[in-house]
Amino acid sequence: MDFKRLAELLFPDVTETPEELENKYPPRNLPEGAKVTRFAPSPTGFIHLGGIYGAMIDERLAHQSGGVFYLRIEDTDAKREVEGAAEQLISVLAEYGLNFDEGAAIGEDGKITDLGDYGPYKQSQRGFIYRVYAKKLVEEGKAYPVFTTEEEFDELASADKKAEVKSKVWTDDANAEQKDAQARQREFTLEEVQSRLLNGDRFVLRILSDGDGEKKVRTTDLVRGSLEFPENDEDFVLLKSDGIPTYHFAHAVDDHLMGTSHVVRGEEWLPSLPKHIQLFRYLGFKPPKYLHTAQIMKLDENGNKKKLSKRDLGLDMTDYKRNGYAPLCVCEYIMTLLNSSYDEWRMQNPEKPYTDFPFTIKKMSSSGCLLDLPKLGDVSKNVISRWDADRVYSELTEWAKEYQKDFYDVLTADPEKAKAILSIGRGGKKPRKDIATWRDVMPYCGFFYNEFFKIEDSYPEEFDKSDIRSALRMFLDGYDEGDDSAVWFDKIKDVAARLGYAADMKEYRSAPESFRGSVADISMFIRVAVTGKMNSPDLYTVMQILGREEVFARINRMIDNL
RNA sequence: GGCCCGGUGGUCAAGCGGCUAAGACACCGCCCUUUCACGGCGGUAACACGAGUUCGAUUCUCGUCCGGGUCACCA
Repeated sequence: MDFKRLAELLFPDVTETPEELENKYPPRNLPEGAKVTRFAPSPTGFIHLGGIYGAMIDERLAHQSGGVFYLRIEDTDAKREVEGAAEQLISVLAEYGLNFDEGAAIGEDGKITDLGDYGPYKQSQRGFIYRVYAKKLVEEGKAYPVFTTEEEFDELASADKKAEVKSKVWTDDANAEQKDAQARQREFTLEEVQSRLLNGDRFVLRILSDGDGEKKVRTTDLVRGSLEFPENDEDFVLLKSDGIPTYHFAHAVDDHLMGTSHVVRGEEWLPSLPKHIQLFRYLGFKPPKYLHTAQIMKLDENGNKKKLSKRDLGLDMTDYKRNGYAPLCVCEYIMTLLNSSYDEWRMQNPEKPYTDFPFTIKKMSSSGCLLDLPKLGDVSKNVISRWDADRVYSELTEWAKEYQKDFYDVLTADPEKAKAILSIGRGGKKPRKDIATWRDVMPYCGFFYNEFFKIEDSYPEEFDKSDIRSALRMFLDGYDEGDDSAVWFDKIKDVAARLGYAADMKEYRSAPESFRGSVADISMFIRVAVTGKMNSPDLYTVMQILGREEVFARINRMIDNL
């Protein structure tokens, strides 16, 4: 077979050479040890937790080593592409503080543009590059075309195809048949190619595999160590019949030309590693270092771990946004998954940004982990407890504006009041940790606003209504907004004593039967009247923020309704 | 079914031939406390199973079992 001629027949338009391309995209001039990583999503839907997880590894690896972190859009599947998904992807990544040094970016006009010298960064725009290498492989007898008629193509492209593949029954016969088909496809003449081309038939370009399925290849994965696979003996597709490359081919060409040093991807790619090893060898490229990360799973109804799927809450990042999780909280949670020593570091370095944490590949786990929402909540509470009221206010209102408009309105009507509320128990060595998500804020402190105030808890039945009424009246009689908290509480103790309730808790505990109750009960009477709840933040502060008038109004209303 | 990856408490996980098998989350109890939250102290709870190597295996090897992934002109 005259491969040179075959290549000319297949790619008559390709005049550029691999050498010219290599010159156009020279190796990066980076200091020793600097890592080049990329986040390479396909714009087929919304970004999910696993995507953020992977992108964070990429980002840390690159920026911790003084390297480059870039974004490449893998839009090689026109059928599955979702309009606007790429733009969405970029803006979500930005929300999560994942900043790219180069790659696809949103331009002035709101459309995707390229930033950097190794573009285009959208694979759909790199056709001319892939074809150069495709032609080279054909010339060297390492790839060959397989033609299909229009009808066959339509069938292959049909919606049923995927379902058919999924339900495929894997028998020895089926496997043998596949091998036969491959052997037949390898047999063709130049004349056949010529006439097919003339006929306008389409072809896919397949690799001519030299692999032996009986032999093994060894390779190393940075998180899994030494790995062994059977050699690839499958003539997998390089170029689809629309001329667009498959993931495998694009991966090899792009990551080589763009100088990627470390490829981070999910472990679902592990089985195709032999293909990639072979392809890099065919192309004469030095393969990158690989990190195949464990999947984030969830528990299904049978108690088995399952890969997070599209429908699950906790996958789509818009779920997190809607439920009021701050991006930084999610990032810190992911850090705890990435390196379990993160928790400890965080406790010792409460003020530092998480990017100061010395992240290492070595400490990454190779087994899949379960998404643990309570843990996410705990991490979030800690993160937010470290913020000042201004920051809490601005992030909270930004969220509420979109998802809790009625709350947003009252919050922003009086920012100073809102910040005073959010300041309660904030700062100091032992800050309150009530807020895990922005959705938690309204139930926690909505009672400050008449729009949301209602009596949620009723008084326990063991207390006489007349006691409650008396206590409330006596409290109001003595109430002076100018009192400091000590004086304020002394007055409550006084009310307690006058009603036969213990003013001193120790005294009460030693002889509860000799009192009608305690000052704690009196406080509760007032608390329920003022906040509508048995539990609330510090009552004195609550009253200071509410103001004398409102305190009187609420307590009087309670007295009337008892 | 073939191939591959994984398997330490409910969860995330330290461990890398000898330990009373860390820690964090969750849960429970106590303390602090006018409630809640915070904080402090304590507790329940784990090396999937079976062989082998070894003086000694959570750790190394093999097998079994279980879980996951993958076998497209999808990534």
